[in-house]
Amino acid sequence: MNNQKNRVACINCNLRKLCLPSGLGSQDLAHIDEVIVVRRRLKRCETLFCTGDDFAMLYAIRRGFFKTSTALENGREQVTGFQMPGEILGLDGILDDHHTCTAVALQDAEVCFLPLDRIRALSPLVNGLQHHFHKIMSGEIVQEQGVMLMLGSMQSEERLAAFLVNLVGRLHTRGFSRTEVILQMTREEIGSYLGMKIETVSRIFTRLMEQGVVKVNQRHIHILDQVALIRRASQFEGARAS
Amino acid sequence: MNNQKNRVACINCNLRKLCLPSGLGSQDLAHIDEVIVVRRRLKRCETLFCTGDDFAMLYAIRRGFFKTSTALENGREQVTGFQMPGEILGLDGILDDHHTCTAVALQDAEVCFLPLDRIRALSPLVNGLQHHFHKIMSGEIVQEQGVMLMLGSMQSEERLAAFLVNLVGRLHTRGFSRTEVILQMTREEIGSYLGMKIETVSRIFTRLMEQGVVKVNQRHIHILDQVALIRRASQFEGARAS
DNA sequence: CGGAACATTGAGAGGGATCAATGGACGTGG
DNA sequence: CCACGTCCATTGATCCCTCTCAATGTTCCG
Repeated sequence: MNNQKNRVACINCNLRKLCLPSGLGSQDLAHIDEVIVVRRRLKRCETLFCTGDDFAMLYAIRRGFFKTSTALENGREQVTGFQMPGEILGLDGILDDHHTCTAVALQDAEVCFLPLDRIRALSPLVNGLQHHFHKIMSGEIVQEQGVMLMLGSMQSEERLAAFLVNLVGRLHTRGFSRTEVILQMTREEIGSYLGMKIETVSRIFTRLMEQGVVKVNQRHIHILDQVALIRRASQFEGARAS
Repeated sequence: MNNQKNRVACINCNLRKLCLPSGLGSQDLAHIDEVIVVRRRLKRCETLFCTGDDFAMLYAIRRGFFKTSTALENGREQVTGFQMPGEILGLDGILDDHHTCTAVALQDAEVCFLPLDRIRALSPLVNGLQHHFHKIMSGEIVQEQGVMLMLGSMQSEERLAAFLVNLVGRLHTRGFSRTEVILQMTREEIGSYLGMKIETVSRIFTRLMEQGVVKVNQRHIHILDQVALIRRASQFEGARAS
């Protein structure tokens, strides 16, 4: 059934430690390939799925950044997350077989299609697959709780700092620098995600730069003082010190 | 193994349509009972599990309200959710076998213990169990996305209205009034959940009362104008939990 | 070159936070 | 049954963080 041309087997994929096969033995790794039916390339700005779409399957990101967003009635959109290679998209659609958010590629991307029924069918056969799939969903829940925390109890500077810390952390797991990031999203998307306006995002980047914490050049962020950034991200200790 | 004294079989539980057994046939309903190892009663303010606790199992609420909260470094706490009978607690612990939040009973309560490995073991045997379990986790993700939306893009009045709409909606599903609520949480807990201060919560209750939308008497809320309330919460249609 | 998309910066306004005081509700003990 | 303390909620006055409105700057590209 492995019928795709441009296929790279999970076992040869450099993301296997982060993605669905995480934690599987090499024997099971061979089986897990059967979960993937197709791999698809997307151009920048292309939509993977849309709010309201029938839920067909899950998607593992193999290359490229994504954003998910939900549309508000008045036309505005709120970004609910940024996803990177190795992460799974579409978990929201399981609830009632319709997607509740829209996933858009922020750069040219490539995703593996993972029909949920195949994951289910393979679960009894592949040791640890079910467990790991549950972990992926649980991780999504925990991650979102972190965002709720951020939105509910932090000020703008802390949110942006926390956002950067989270971003470089995830990138570092994928072998990238801990101090250099090239943002794949606009200021507006960052603001939407963090619950603040684009002007505020911009001002806080400027402020962090003035304080020598980061160096900002358009989308290119250089973290000069990692400790200071983390301190700003972990709640206001002396924020209002009189 | 159904060894508890004060057991009510799932098949006789009035919450079965909302809880884990949702959607199962009567034949499978008998089996699902094997998932439950214990049922435990908790007093008001008692803790079910704590941030950092080893993840042991999931918990289905049979009676009573709960709140979940995460502690911030500086000692404050942020409420991440309010749970009612039929809902499942503990899904956050699956990720790395430790709970990331604390669950506390807001009133005298009763929970069914659901070891995850039993759910897994039963999954291949009980038709639809695995699917429904996935739906429960997906529902948690969708619910939290709704909260993110609320925190990120709504003002205080909208948030409180959305909170009330969500609450009465879930209560209505459980057979309660659509217009009368007795809040089980303090203004402070509401504020923590909605990302606002207790004074603001209070002021907005007053404002909604002045506008004739609700009648507020301590914890007792009477919704006078449901349409007006929903209109104030309009950006928050979704997130109607199970 | 000129337009579009994106980002920065400034001035002013407003929503919610903070600080502070008062008002109930409830339980305990005299 | 009342006095009293505690917990919780309400209300007012003031401050400040972030939004809004507006103008300018920068990059990219046809």
